[in-house]
Amino acid sequence: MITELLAGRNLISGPKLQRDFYLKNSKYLAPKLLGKILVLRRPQGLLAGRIVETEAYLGIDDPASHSYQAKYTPRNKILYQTGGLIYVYSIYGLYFCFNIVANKKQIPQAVFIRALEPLAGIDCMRQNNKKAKYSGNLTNGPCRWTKSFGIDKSFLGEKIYGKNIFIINQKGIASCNIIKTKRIGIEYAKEARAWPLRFYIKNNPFVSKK
DNA sequence: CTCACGATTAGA
DNA sequence: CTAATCGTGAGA
Repeated sequence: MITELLAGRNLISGPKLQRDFYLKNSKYLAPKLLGKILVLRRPQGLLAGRIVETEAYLGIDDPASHSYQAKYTPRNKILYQTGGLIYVYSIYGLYFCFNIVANKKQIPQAVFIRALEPLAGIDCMRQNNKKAKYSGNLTNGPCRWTKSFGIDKSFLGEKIYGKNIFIINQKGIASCNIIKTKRIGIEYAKEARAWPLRFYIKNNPFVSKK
């Protein structure tokens, strides 16, 4: 199925990624999602951004993962479903973090979407995120882009291959242009602190600042 | 029921 | 550097 969208002056086109794409290991999937385009249709208009930074969370053996040691709670139970669903959770009582559930049913992995490069709907993003002083701060962090896109807990459990929110396939990023580092904000996670599970596009200005 | 805290951010 | 601000989940 081909999706074509006229977004301002940019023609965005490509096939919508279907469920099968997400049934992979999160460590494999996280770098594969770089360069792909996240699209959200809202009543106010179309929002779109290129994924430029991700992290993989590996599940029951990953001390940084919400599903570490097979923890199963009302908040994280969606992680145990078949890949391709959206896992949103609130943090600090202020923000929302957005993940895509990865892998097969009962393997509770996720890819955390940390930053986007805005492609369409920047005016709408500004409306949603009035405290962003510069347009460069609308999407360059995990809770910045969710604020700008109006992501909240109503997205929890939705399909990422749906009608109003989905990802458009694009050519993959060459491995020489993908930087790998340890993940951010998980200093509590023992040896997993140092695991190289954060991926971003080299030299992209919308990658979150350390 | 209580309470400590977080896959963050803006601002001093 | 710290405050903001509350859903969540572990424990009593």
